[in-house]
Amino acid sequence: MRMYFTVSELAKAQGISRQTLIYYDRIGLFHPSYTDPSNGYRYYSSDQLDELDTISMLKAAGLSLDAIRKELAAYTTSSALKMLNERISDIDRKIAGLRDIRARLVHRMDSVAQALNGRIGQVSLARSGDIYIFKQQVKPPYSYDDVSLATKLCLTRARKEKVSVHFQSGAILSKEKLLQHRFLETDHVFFPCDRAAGKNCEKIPGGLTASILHKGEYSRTGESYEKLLAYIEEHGLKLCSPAYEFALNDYLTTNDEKEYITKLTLYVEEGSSGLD
Amino acid sequence: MRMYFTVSELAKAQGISRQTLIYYDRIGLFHPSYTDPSNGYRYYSSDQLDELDTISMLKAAGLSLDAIRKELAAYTTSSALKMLNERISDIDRKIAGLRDIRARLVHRMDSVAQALNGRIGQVSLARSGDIYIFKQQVKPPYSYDDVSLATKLCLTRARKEKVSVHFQSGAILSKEKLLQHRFLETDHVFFPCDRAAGKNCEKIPGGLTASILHKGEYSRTGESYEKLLAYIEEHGLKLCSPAYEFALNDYLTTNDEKEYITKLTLYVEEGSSGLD
DNA sequence: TGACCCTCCCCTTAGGGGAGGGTC
DNA sequence: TGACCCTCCCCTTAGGGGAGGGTC
Repeated sequence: MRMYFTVSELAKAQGISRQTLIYYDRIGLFHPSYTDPSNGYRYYSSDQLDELDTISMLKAAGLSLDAIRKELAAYTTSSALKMLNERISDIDRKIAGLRDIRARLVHRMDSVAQALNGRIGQVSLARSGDIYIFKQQVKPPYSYDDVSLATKLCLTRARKEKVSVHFQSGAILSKEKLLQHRFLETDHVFFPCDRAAGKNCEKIPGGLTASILHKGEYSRTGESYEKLLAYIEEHGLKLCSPAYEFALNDYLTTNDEKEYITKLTLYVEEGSSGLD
Repeated sequence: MRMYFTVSELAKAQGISRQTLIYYDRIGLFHPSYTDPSNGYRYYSSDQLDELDTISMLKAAGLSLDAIRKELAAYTTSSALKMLNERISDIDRKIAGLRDIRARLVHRMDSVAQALNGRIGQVSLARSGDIYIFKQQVKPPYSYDDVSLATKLCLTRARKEKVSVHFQSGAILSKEKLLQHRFLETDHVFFPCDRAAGKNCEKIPGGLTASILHKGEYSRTGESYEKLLAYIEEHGLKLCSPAYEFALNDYLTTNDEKEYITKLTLYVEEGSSGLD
Protein backbone atom coordinates (compact mmCIF):
# COMPACT_ATOMS: atom_id res chain seq x y z
CA MET A 1 0.00 0.00 0.00
CA ARG A 2 1.96 2.95 -1.31
CA MET A 3 1.45 6.49 -0.14
CA TYR A 4 1.18 9.31 -2.59
CA PHE A 5 2.23 12.92 -2.21
CA THR A 6 1.23 16.02 -4.10
CA VAL A 7 3.98 18.49 -5.01
CA SER A 8 3.39 20.62 -1.95
CA GLU A 9 3.35 17.67 0.39
CA LEU A 10 6.59 16.27 -0.94
CA ALA A 11 8.20 19.70 -1.04
CA LYS A 12 7.38 20.19 2.59
CA ALA A 13 8.62 16.76 3.61
CA GLN A 14 11.86 17.35 1.74
CA GLY A 15 12.29 20.90 2.90
CA ILE A 16 12.49 22.30 -0.63
CA SER A 17 10.14 24.47 -2.67
CA ARG A 18 7.31 23.40 -4.95
CA GLN A 19 9.03 25.24 -7.78
CA THR A 20 12.03 23.02 -7.39
CA LEU A 21 10.03 19.83 -7.84
CA ILE A 22 8.19 21.26 -10.82
CA TYR A 23 11.50 22.31 -12.30
CA TYR A 24 13.07 18.89 -11.74
CA ASP A 25 10.10 17.32 -13.46
CA ARG A 26 10.43 19.66 -16.40
CA ILE A 27 14.13 19.10 -16.96
CA GLY A 28 13.74 15.36 -16.59
CA LEU A 29 15.73 14.98 -13.41
CA PHE A 30 12.95 13.70 -11.18
CA HIS A 31 9.49 12.87 -12.47
CA PRO A 32 6.46 12.12 -10.31
CA SER A 33 5.64 8.44 -10.42
CA TYR A 34 2.19 9.30 -11.74
CA THR A 35 0.82 12.32 -13.54
CA ASP A 36 -2.94 12.58 -13.95
CA PRO A 37 -3.39 12.96 -17.69
CA SER A 38 -6.68 14.85 -17.30
CA ASN A 39 -5.42 17.71 -15.17
CA GLY A 40 -1.64 17.38 -15.04
CA TYR A 41 -1.56 16.86 -11.27
CA ARG A 42 1.70 15.33 -10.06
CA TYR A 43 1.67 12.41 -7.64
CA TYR A 44 4.89 11.21 -6.04
CA SER A 45 4.99 7.80 -4.44
CA SER A 46 6.70 6.99 -1.18
CA ASP A 47 9.26 4.80 -2.87
CA GLN A 48 10.59 7.88 -4.62
CA LEU A 49 11.59 9.53 -1.38
CA ASP A 50 15.07 8.09 -1.30
CA GLU A 51 16.05 9.29 -4.75
CA LEU A 52 15.38 12.85 -3.76
CA ASP A 53 17.88 12.51 -0.94
CA THR A 54 20.45 11.21 -3.35
CA ILE A 55 19.86 14.20 -5.60
CA SER A 56 20.18 16.50 -2.68
CA MET A 57 23.47 14.95 -1.57
CA LEU A 58 24.92 15.25 -5.06
CA LYS A 59 23.79 18.85 -5.25
CA ALA A 60 25.37 19.61 -1.89
CA ALA A 61 28.55 17.99 -3.19
CA GLY A 62 28.59 20.59 -5.94
CA LEU A 63 27.32 18.68 -8.98
CA SER A 64 25.14 20.57 -11.45
CA LEU A 65 21.64 19.23 -12.06
CA ASP A 66 22.72 18.11 -15.48
CA ALA A 67 25.70 16.25 -14.05
CA ILE A 68 23.41 14.67 -11.44
CA ARG A 69 21.09 13.39 -14.12
CA LYS A 70 23.97 11.82 -16.01
CA GLU A 71 25.50 10.41 -12.86
CA LEU A 72 22.26 8.76 -11.78
CA ALA A 73 21.66 7.23 -15.20
CA ALA A 74 24.24 4.54 -14.35
CA TYR A 75 24.88 4.79 -10.67
CA THR A 76 26.94 2.04 -9.18
CA THR A 77 28.99 1.93 -6.03
CA SER A 78 32.16 2.31 -8.03
CA SER A 79 30.94 5.22 -10.14
CA ALA A 80 29.74 6.89 -6.95
CA LEU A 81 33.12 6.47 -5.28
CA LYS A 82 34.84 7.94 -8.28
CA MET A 83 32.47 10.89 -8.32
CA LEU A 84 32.89 11.49 -4.58
CA ASN A 85 36.62 11.54 -5.01
CA GLU A 86 36.40 14.12 -7.76
CA ARG A 87 34.02 16.23 -5.69
CA ILE A 88 36.43 16.22 -2.79
CA SER A 89 39.30 17.31 -5.02
CA ASP A 90 37.15 20.03 -6.46
CA ILE A 91 36.22 21.25 -3.00
CA ASP A 92 39.88 21.25 -2.05
CA ARG A 93 40.65 23.43 -5.04
CA LYS A 94 37.87 25.80 -4.10
CA ILE A 95 39.08 26.03 -0.53
CA ALA A 96 42.63 26.70 -1.74
CA GLY A 97 41.32 29.45 -4.01
CA LEU A 98 39.36 31.06 -1.20
CA ARG A 99 42.31 30.86 1.16
CA ASP A 100 44.47 32.54 -1.42
CA ILE A 101 42.14 35.43 -2.06
CA ARG A 102 41.60 35.75 1.67
CA ALA A 103 45.32 36.10 2.32
CA ARG A 104 45.54 38.77 -0.34
CA LEU A 105 42.67 40.74 1.12
CA VAL A 106 44.12 40.51 4.59
CA HIS A 107 47.45 41.72 3.31
CA ARG A 108 45.73 44.69 1.73
CA MET A 109 43.95 45.52 4.95
CA ASP A 110 47.23 45.34 6.80
CA SER A 111 48.83 47.73 4.33
CA VAL A 112 46.06 50.25 4.66
CA ALA A 113 46.14 49.94 8.44
CA GLN A 114 49.88 50.47 8.40
CA ALA A 115 49.34 53.56 6.25
CA LEU A 116 46.68 54.98 8.54
CA ASN A 117 48.65 54.34 11.70
CA GLY A 118 51.99 55.56 10.40
CA ARG A 119 53.41 59.03 10.82
CA ILE A 120 53.21 60.81 7.52
CA GLY A 121 56.25 62.69 6.29
CA GLN A 122 58.55 61.44 8.99
CA VAL A 123 61.60 59.33 8.26
CA SER A 124 62.01 56.15 10.23
CA LEU A 125 64.79 53.60 10.34
CA ALA A 126 63.94 49.93 10.62
CA ARG A 127 65.30 46.47 10.02
CA SER A 128 63.19 44.76 7.46
CA GLY A 129 63.09 41.07 6.70
CA ASP A 130 63.41 39.48 3.28
CA ILE A 131 60.61 40.32 0.90
CA TYR A 132 59.67 38.78 -2.43
CA ILE A 133 58.48 40.64 -5.47
CA PHE A 134 57.23 39.79 -8.93
CA LYS A 135 58.56 42.48 -11.20
CA GLN A 136 58.26 44.00 -14.65
CA GLN A 137 60.29 46.55 -16.59
CA VAL A 138 58.77 49.88 -17.49
CA LYS A 139 59.35 51.15 -20.99
CA PRO A 140 60.90 54.57 -21.56
CA PRO A 141 60.14 57.41 -21.26
CA TYR A 142 58.79 56.15 -17.87
CA SER A 143 55.73 58.36 -18.01
CA TYR A 144 52.80 57.68 -15.75
CA ASP A 145 51.15 55.83 -18.65
CA ASP A 146 54.18 53.64 -19.12
CA VAL A 147 54.12 52.78 -15.45
CA SER A 148 50.39 52.01 -15.54
CA LEU A 149 50.80 49.78 -18.53
CA ALA A 150 53.73 47.96 -17.02
CA THR A 151 51.66 47.43 -13.88
CA LYS A 152 48.91 45.85 -15.93
CA LEU A 153 51.34 43.71 -17.81
CA CYS A 154 52.89 42.64 -14.53
CA LEU A 155 49.49 41.59 -13.21
CA THR A 156 48.49 39.65 -16.29
CA ARG A 157 51.88 37.94 -16.34
CA ALA A 158 51.45 37.01 -12.69
CA ARG A 159 48.07 35.52 -13.46
CA LYS A 160 49.43 33.60 -16.41
CA GLU A 161 52.39 32.29 -14.43
CA LYS A 162 50.12 31.49 -11.50
CA VAL A 163 52.01 33.67 -9.08
CA SER A 164 49.61 34.84 -6.41
CA VAL A 165 50.66 38.43 -5.86
CA HIS A 166 49.37 40.79 -3.21
CA PHE A 167 46.91 43.58 -3.99
CA GLN A 168 49.65 46.15 -3.69
CA SER A 169 51.61 47.63 -6.51
CA GLY A 170 55.08 48.98 -6.18
CA ALA A 171 57.71 50.72 -8.24
CA ILE A 172 61.47 50.84 -8.27
CA LEU A 173 63.45 54.01 -8.86
CA SER A 174 67.07 53.41 -9.69
CA LYS A 175 69.75 54.86 -7.46
CA GLU A 176 70.97 56.90 -10.40
CA LYS A 177 67.60 58.50 -11.12
CA LEU A 178 67.08 59.08 -7.44
CA LEU A 179 70.34 60.96 -7.10
CA GLN A 180 69.47 62.95 -10.20
CA HIS A 181 66.18 63.89 -8.56
CA ARG A 182 64.20 62.45 -11.45
CA PHE A 183 61.79 60.98 -8.96
CA LEU A 184 59.01 59.97 -11.34
CA GLU A 185 61.08 57.92 -13.74
CA THR A 186 60.62 54.54 -12.12
CA ASP A 187 62.01 51.87 -14.37
CA HIS A 188 60.38 48.82 -12.80
CA VAL A 189 57.07 48.05 -11.23
CA PHE A 190 56.36 45.06 -9.01
CA PHE A 191 53.87 43.26 -6.82
CA PRO A 192 54.96 41.77 -3.52
CA CYS A 193 54.14 38.10 -3.07
CA ASP A 194 54.58 35.39 -0.50
CA ARG A 195 57.75 33.39 -0.53
CA ALA A 196 55.62 30.41 -1.51
CA ALA A 197 54.82 32.06 -4.82
CA GLY A 198 58.27 30.90 -5.78
CA LYS A 199 60.43 30.64 -8.84
CA ASN A 200 59.65 33.76 -10.81
CA CYS A 201 59.83 36.03 -7.83
CA GLU A 202 62.86 38.02 -6.86
CA LYS A 203 64.07 38.17 -3.31
CA ILE A 204 65.02 41.49 -1.74
CA PRO A 205 67.17 40.53 1.20
CA GLY A 206 66.34 42.11 4.53
CA GLY A 207 68.43 44.93 5.93
CA LEU A 208 68.42 48.35 7.45
CA THR A 209 65.90 50.64 5.77
CA ALA A 210 65.06 54.31 5.89
CA SER A 211 61.43 54.94 4.97
CA ILE A 212 58.99 57.76 4.75
CA LEU A 213 55.22 57.71 4.22
CA HIS A 214 54.18 60.00 1.42
CA LYS A 215 50.59 61.16 1.52
CA GLY A 216 48.65 62.52 -1.44
CA GLU A 217 49.24 62.53 -5.15
CA TYR A 218 51.84 60.21 -6.47
CA SER A 219 53.21 62.91 -8.73
CA ARG A 220 54.58 64.75 -5.71
CA THR A 221 56.65 61.99 -4.15
CA GLY A 222 59.62 64.26 -4.86
CA GLU A 223 58.88 66.30 -1.77
CA SER A 224 59.10 63.21 0.39
CA TYR A 225 62.17 61.91 -1.38
CA GLU A 226 63.97 65.18 -0.62
CA LYS A 227 63.30 64.68 3.08
CA LEU A 228 64.46 61.10 2.91
CA LEU A 229 67.70 62.04 1.17
CA ALA A 230 68.34 64.88 3.57
CA TYR A 231 67.89 62.51 6.50
CA ILE A 232 70.35 60.03 5.10
CA GLU A 233 72.93 62.71 4.58
CA GLU A 234 72.45 64.18 8.04
CA HIS A 235 72.86 60.82 9.68
CA GLY A 236 75.83 59.77 7.64
CA LEU A 237 74.08 56.74 6.20
CA LYS A 238 75.20 55.00 3.06
CA LEU A 239 72.58 54.38 0.37
CA CYS A 240 72.88 50.85 -0.94
CA SER A 241 69.80 50.13 -3.05
CA PRO A 242 67.40 51.70 -5.49
CA ALA A 243 64.27 53.24 -3.99
CA TYR A 244 61.29 50.95 -3.46
CA GLU A 245 57.86 52.48 -3.48
CA PHE A 246 54.98 50.58 -1.91
CA ALA A 247 51.46 51.80 -2.56
CA LEU A 248 49.96 51.23 0.89
CA ASN A 249 46.77 53.03 0.02
CA ASP A 250 45.80 53.88 -3.53
CA TYR A 251 43.02 53.59 -6.06
CA LEU A 252 42.37 50.02 -4.95
CA THR A 253 40.97 51.30 -1.67
CA THR A 254 39.87 54.88 -2.25
CA ASN A 255 38.65 57.23 -4.94
CA ASP A 256 40.36 60.19 -3.39
CA GLU A 257 43.88 60.80 -4.54
CA LYS A 258 44.57 62.96 -1.50
CA GLU A 259 44.19 59.83 0.63
CA TYR A 260 46.85 57.90 -1.22
CA ILE A 261 49.71 56.80 0.94
CA THR A 262 52.97 55.53 -0.53
CA LYS A 263 55.87 54.18 1.44
CA LEU A 264 59.25 55.14 0.04
CA THR A 265 62.01 52.85 1.20
CA LEU A 266 65.78 52.93 0.82
CA TYR A 267 68.15 50.26 2.07
CA VAL A 268 71.05 51.88 3.89
CA GLU A 269 74.17 51.06 5.83
CA GLU A 270 75.56 52.89 8.75
CA GLY A 271 78.84 54.63 7.99
CA SER A 272 79.90 57.07 5.32
CA SER A 273 77.21 58.63 3.17
CA GLY A 274 76.65 57.19 -0.27
CA LEU A 275 75.13 60.37 -1.62
CA ASP A 276 78.25 61.77 -3.19
CA MET B 1 49.47 63.37 -23.91
CA ARG B 2 47.04 60.58 -23.11
CA MET B 3 47.00 57.25 -24.82
CA TYR B 4 43.81 55.72 -26.07
CA PHE B 5 42.84 52.10 -26.36
CA THR B 6 40.18 50.36 -28.39
CA VAL B 7 38.16 47.61 -26.70
CA SER B 8 40.39 44.87 -27.97
CA GLU B 9 43.55 46.64 -26.97
CA LEU B 10 42.36 47.29 -23.46
CA ALA B 11 40.94 43.81 -23.14
CA LYS B 12 44.28 42.35 -24.09
CA ALA B 13 46.19 44.59 -21.69
CA GLN B 14 43.84 43.68 -18.87
CA GLY B 15 43.70 40.03 -19.72
CA ILE B 16 39.91 39.96 -20.04
CA SER B 17 37.59 39.55 -23.01
CA ARG B 18 36.17 42.24 -25.28
CA GLN B 19 32.68 41.05 -24.33
CA THR B 20 33.40 41.87 -20.75
CA LEU B 21 34.30 45.48 -21.50
CA ILE B 22 31.27 45.91 -23.75
CA TYR B 23 29.10 44.42 -21.02
CA TYR B 24 30.57 46.69 -18.34
CA ASP B 25 29.85 49.66 -20.59
CA ARG B 26 26.29 48.55 -21.12
CA ILE B 27 25.47 48.03 -17.45
CA GLY B 28 27.10 51.32 -16.51
CA LEU B 29 29.94 49.85 -14.50
CA PHE B 30 32.81 51.09 -16.64
CA HIS B 31 32.33 53.40 -19.60
CA PRO B 32 34.99 54.28 -22.14
CA SER B 33 36.20 57.82 -21.62
CA TYR B 34 35.12 58.64 -25.17
CA THR B 35 32.62 57.07 -27.52
CA ASP B 36 32.65 58.22 -31.12
CA PRO B 37 29.07 59.35 -31.72
CA SER B 38 29.25 58.66 -35.46
CA ASN B 39 30.12 54.97 -35.28
CA GLY B 40 29.86 54.00 -31.62
CA TYR B 41 33.54 53.06 -31.34
CA ARG B 42 34.76 52.95 -27.75
CA TYR B 43 38.00 54.62 -26.72
CA TYR B 44 39.46 54.07 -23.29
CA SER B 45 42.09 56.47 -21.99
CA SER B 46 45.18 55.46 -20.08
CA ASP B 47 44.00 57.15 -16.92
CA GLN B 48 41.18 54.63 -16.76
CA LEU B 49 43.54 51.72 -16.39
CA ASP B 50 43.63 51.83 -12.62
CA GLU B 51 39.91 51.68 -12.14
CA LEU B 52 39.73 48.43 -14.02
CA ASP B 53 42.16 46.90 -11.55
CA THR B 54 40.00 48.06 -8.69
CA ILE B 55 36.98 46.43 -10.30
CA SER B 56 38.92 43.27 -10.80
CA MET B 57 40.05 43.20 -7.16
CA LEU B 58 36.49 43.68 -5.93
CA LYS B 59 35.29 40.96 -8.24
CA ALA B 60 37.97 38.59 -7.00
CA ALA B 61 36.87 39.43 -3.48
CA GLY B 62 33.43 38.12 -4.36
CA LEU B 63 31.37 41.27 -4.90
CA SER B 64 28.73 41.20 -7.63
CA LEU B 65 29.04 43.73 -10.45
CA ASP B 66 26.08 45.57 -9.06
CA ALA B 67 27.65 45.75 -5.61
CA ILE B 68 30.91 46.94 -7.17
CA ARG B 69 29.12 49.78 -8.93
CA LYS B 70 27.50 50.87 -5.68
CA GLU B 71 30.72 50.51 -3.74
CA LEU B 72 32.69 52.61 -6.18
CA ALA B 73 30.09 55.37 -6.23
CA ALA B 74 31.43 56.58 -2.88
CA TYR B 75 34.70 54.85 -2.34
CA THR B 76 36.75 56.06 0.59
CA THR B 77 39.47 54.37 2.57
CA SER B 78 37.07 53.71 5.39
CA SER B 79 34.27 52.33 3.20
CA ALA B 80 36.87 50.13 1.52
CA LEU B 81 38.14 48.79 4.84
CA LYS B 82 34.62 47.99 5.92
CA MET B 83 33.91 46.20 2.68
CA LEU B 84 37.15 44.21 2.88
CA ASN B 85 36.26 43.11 6.36
CA GLU B 86 32.87 41.89 5.23
CA ARG B 87 34.40 40.10 2.28
CA ILE B 88 36.82 38.28 4.54
CA SER B 89 34.01 37.18 6.85
CA ASP B 90 32.04 36.01 3.88
CA ILE B 91 34.99 34.02 2.60
CA ASP B 92 35.40 32.48 6.04
CA ARG B 93 31.79 31.39 5.97
CA LYS B 94 32.26 29.88 2.54
CA ILE B 95 35.37 28.02 3.62
CA ALA B 96 33.58 26.70 6.70
CA GLY B 97 30.71 25.50 4.49
CA LEU B 98 33.07 23.74 2.12
CA ARG B 99 34.97 22.11 4.96
CA ASP B 100 31.73 20.84 6.38
CA ILE B 101 30.49 19.28 3.18
CA ARG B 102 33.96 17.88 2.57
CA ALA B 103 33.96 16.12 5.93
CA ARG B 104 30.57 14.63 5.18
CA LEU B 105 31.66 13.34 1.79
CA VAL B 106 34.82 11.85 3.26
CA HIS B 107 32.78 10.12 5.95
CA ARG B 108 30.57 8.66 3.27
CA MET B 109 33.53 7.37 1.31
CA ASP B 110 34.90 5.79 4.45
CA SER B 111 31.60 4.05 5.08
CA VAL B 112 31.45 2.64 1.60
CA ALA B 113 35.09 1.57 1.80
CA GLN B 114 34.38 -0.14 5.11
CA ALA B 115 31.45 -1.90 3.49
CA LEU B 116 33.46 -3.07 0.52
CA ASN B 117 36.37 -4.29 2.60
CA GLY B 118 34.33 -5.98 5.26
CA ARG B 119 33.41 -9.63 5.36
CA ILE B 120 29.78 -10.01 4.53
CA GLY B 121 27.60 -12.20 6.70
CA GLN B 122 30.23 -12.84 9.30
CA VAL B 123 29.84 -11.74 12.89
CA SER B 124 32.68 -9.79 14.41
CA LEU B 125 33.26 -8.54 17.91
CA ALA B 126 34.84 -5.14 18.43
CA ARG B 127 35.24 -2.38 20.95
CA SER B 128 33.68 0.74 19.55
CA GLY B 129 34.19 4.28 20.77
CA ASP B 130 31.46 6.76 21.63
CA ILE B 131 29.31 7.79 18.71
CA TYR B 132 26.81 10.59 18.36
CA ILE B 133 23.51 10.43 16.57
CA PHE B 134 20.70 12.80 15.71
CA LYS B 135 17.52 10.80 15.97
CA GLN B 136 13.83 10.76 15.11
CA GLN B 137 10.92 8.56 16.12
CA VAL B 138 9.19 6.45 13.50
CA LYS B 139 5.43 6.36 13.58
CA PRO B 140 3.56 3.04 13.80
CA PRO B 141 3.04 0.72 12.08
CA TYR B 142 6.78 1.10 11.29
CA SER B 143 6.32 0.21 7.64
CA TYR B 144 9.04 1.00 5.14
CA ASP B 145 7.13 4.17 4.24
CA ASP B 146 7.02 5.26 7.86
CA VAL B 147 10.75 4.75 8.12
CA SER B 148 11.39 6.69 4.92
CA LEU B 149 9.26 9.58 6.08
CA ALA B 150 10.89 9.66 9.47
CA THR B 151 14.27 9.70 7.74
CA LYS B 152 13.23 12.73 5.71
CA LEU B 153 11.85 14.46 8.75
CA CYS B 154 15.08 13.75 10.59
CA LEU B 155 17.10 15.33 7.80
CA THR B 156 14.98 18.45 7.53
CA ARG B 157 15.05 18.83 11.30
CA ALA B 158 18.82 18.51 11.27
CA ARG B 159 19.03 21.21 8.63
CA LYS B 160 16.71 23.48 10.57
CA GLU B 161 18.62 22.95 13.79
CA LYS B 162 21.92 23.38 11.97
CA VAL B 163 23.23 20.00 12.97
CA SER B 164 25.64 18.82 10.33
CA VAL B 165 24.88 15.14 10.04
CA HIS B 166 26.74 12.57 8.00
CA PHE B 167 25.42 11.21 4.73
CA GLN B 168 24.49 7.94 6.37
CA SER B 169 21.14 6.97 7.67
CA GLY B 170 20.57 4.53 10.42
CA ALA B 171 17.72 2.86 12.24
CA ILE B 172 17.15 1.49 15.70
CA LEU B 173 15.33 -1.73 16.40
CA SER B 174 14.27 -2.10 20.01
CA LYS B 175 15.54 -5.07 22.00
CA GLU B 176 11.98 -6.24 22.39
CA LYS B 177 11.21 -6.26 18.67
CA LEU B 178 14.54 -7.87 18.01
CA LEU B 179 13.82 -10.72 20.37
CA GLN B 180 10.36 -11.10 18.85
CA HIS B 181 12.04 -11.39 15.45
CA ARG B 182 10.05 -8.45 14.10
CA PHE B 183 13.18 -7.23 12.39
CA LEU B 184 11.66 -4.59 10.14
CA GLU B 185 9.79 -2.65 12.79
CA THR B 186 12.46 -0.11 13.58
CA ASP B 187 11.04 2.55 15.83
CA HIS B 188 13.72 5.23 15.40
CA VAL B 189 15.87 6.46 12.58
CA PHE B 190 19.01 8.53 13.01
CA PHE B 191 21.97 10.15 11.33
CA PRO B 192 25.42 9.95 12.89
CA CYS B 193 27.13 13.28 13.43
CA ASP B 194 30.36 14.60 14.82
CA ARG B 195 30.57 15.27 18.50
CA ALA B 196 30.91 18.94 17.59
CA ALA B 197 27.38 18.95 16.22
CA GLY B 198 26.40 19.13 19.86
CA LYS B 199 23.34 19.73 21.97
CA ASN B 200 20.56 17.94 20.12
CA CYS B 201 22.61 14.86 19.48
CA GLU B 202 22.50 11.79 21.59
CA LYS B 203 25.61 9.98 22.67
CA ILE B 204 25.88 6.25 22.37
CA PRO B 205 28.67 5.31 24.76
CA GLY B 206 31.36 3.04 23.43
CA GLY B 207 31.51 -0.60 24.36
CA LEU B 208 31.80 -4.14 23.17
CA THR B 209 29.81 -4.71 19.98
CA ALA B 210 28.83 -7.67 17.89
CA SER B 211 28.24 -6.70 14.28
CA ILE B 212 27.40 -8.26 10.98
CA LEU B 213 27.42 -6.79 7.49
CA HIS B 214 24.17 -7.46 5.68
CA LYS B 215 24.36 -7.31 1.91
CA GLY B 216 21.40 -6.82 -0.40
CA GLU B 217 17.85 -5.76 0.12
CA TYR B 218 17.05 -4.13 3.38
CA SER B 219 13.88 -6.13 3.71
CA ARG B 220 15.94 -9.24 4.31
CA THR B 221 18.01 -8.08 7.25
CA GLY B 222 16.22 -10.78 9.23
CA GLU B 223 18.53 -13.42 7.79
CA SER B 224 21.55 -11.56 9.13
CA TYR B 225 19.91 -10.83 12.45
CA GLU B 226 19.33 -14.52 12.96
CA LYS B 227 23.04 -15.19 12.53
CA LEU B 228 23.89 -12.39 14.90
CA LEU B 229 21.54 -13.68 17.57
CA ALA B 230 22.79 -17.20 17.15
CA TYR B 231 26.36 -16.01 17.60
CA ILE B 232 25.53 -14.18 20.78
CA GLU B 233 23.83 -17.20 22.22
CA GLU B 234 26.64 -19.54 21.28
CA HIS B 235 29.24 -17.31 22.85
CA GLY B 236 27.27 -16.66 26.00
CA LEU B 237 27.14 -12.93 25.44
CA LYS B 238 24.62 -10.67 27.07
CA LEU B 239 22.64 -8.32 24.86
CA CYS B 240 22.53 -4.86 26.38
CA SER B 241 21.18 -2.48 23.75
CA PRO B 242 18.71 -2.20 20.95
CA ALA B 243 20.03 -3.03 17.48
CA TYR B 244 21.65 -0.22 15.53
CA GLU B 245 21.57 -0.41 11.77
CA PHE B 246 24.03 1.68 9.77
CA ALA B 247 23.49 2.02 6.05
CA LEU B 248 27.09 1.80 4.86
CA ASN B 249 26.11 1.58 1.24
CA ASP B 250 22.62 2.39 0.03
CA TYR B 251 20.71 4.47 -2.48
CA LEU B 252 23.01 7.42 -1.83
CA THR B 253 25.84 5.61 -3.56
CA THR B 254 24.25 3.05 -5.86
CA ASN B 255 21.13 2.34 -7.84
CA ASP B 256 21.40 -1.36 -7.32
CA GLU B 257 19.67 -2.68 -4.25
CA LYS B 258 21.73 -5.84 -4.39
CA GLU B 259 24.79 -3.73 -3.59
CA TYR B 260 23.34 -2.28 -0.42
CA ILE B 261 25.36 -3.02 2.66
CA THR B 262 23.98 -2.47 6.14
CA LYS B 263 25.90 -2.95 9.33
CA LEU B 264 23.83 -4.41 12.14
CA THR B 265 25.31 -3.75 15.53
CA LEU B 266 24.44 -4.94 19.02
CA TYR B 267 26.18 -3.85 22.19
CA VAL B 268 26.97 -6.85 24.34
CA GLU B 269 28.63 -7.87 27.55
CA GLU B 270 30.57 -10.99 28.21
CA GLY B 271 28.89 -13.30 30.66
CA SER B 272 25.44 -14.83 30.77
CA SER B 273 23.28 -14.59 27.69
CA GLY B 274 20.57 -11.94 27.66
CA LEU B 275 18.52 -13.69 25.09
CA ASP B 276 16.13 -15.29 27.43
C1' DT C 1 41.46 44.39 -48.21
C1' DG C 2 42.07 42.59 -43.69
C1' DA C 3 41.55 43.38 -39.24
C1' DC C 4 38.66 45.55 -36.17
C1' DC C 5 34.24 47.74 -34.39
C1' DC C 6 29.19 48.02 -33.60
C1' DT C 7 24.44 46.45 -32.45
C1' DC C 8 21.22 43.19 -31.87
C1' DC C 9 19.87 38.53 -30.42
C1' DC C 10 19.90 33.95 -28.47
C1' DC C 11 21.92 31.02 -24.78
C1' DT C 12 23.40 29.28 -20.05
C1' DT C 13 21.93 27.80 -14.08
C1' DA C 14 18.47 26.90 -10.89
C1' DG C 15 14.82 28.15 -9.88
C1' DG C 16 11.43 32.60 -7.83
C1' DG C 17 7.39 35.03 -8.48
C1' DG C 18 3.37 35.79 -10.33
C1' DA C 19 -1.02 35.88 -13.57
C1' DG C 20 -4.82 33.52 -15.22
C1' DG C 21 -7.50 29.72 -14.89
C1' DG C 22 -8.95 25.00 -13.36
C1' DT C 23 -9.68 21.33 -9.31
C1' DC C 24 -10.24 18.51 -4.70
C1' DT D 1 -15.57 27.86 -0.84
C1' DG D 2 -10.77 27.64 0.36
C1' DA D 3 -6.79 25.56 -0.41
C1' DC D 4 -4.25 23.52 -3.88
C1' DC D 5 -2.75 22.42 -8.77
C1' DC D 6 -1.48 23.57 -13.57
C1' DT D 7 0.75 26.10 -17.47
C1' DC D 8 2.76 29.81 -19.29
C1' DC D 9 5.82 33.84 -18.93
C1' DC D 10 9.10 37.17 -17.29
C1' DC D 11 13.27 37.79 -14.36
C1' DT D 12 18.09 37.18 -12.30
C1' DT D 13 24.34 36.87 -13.16
C1' DA D 14 28.05 37.64 -16.07
C1' DG D 15 29.05 37.41 -19.90
C1' DG D 16 29.96 33.88 -24.65
C1' DG D 17 29.05 33.27 -29.28
C1' DG D 18 27.57 34.57 -33.33
C1' DA D 19 25.09 37.08 -37.50
C1' DG D 20 24.81 40.94 -40.23
C1' DG D 21 26.69 45.05 -41.40
C1' DG D 22 29.88 49.13 -41.09
C1' DT D 23 34.97 51.15 -40.48
C1' DC D 24 40.28 52.20 -40.05
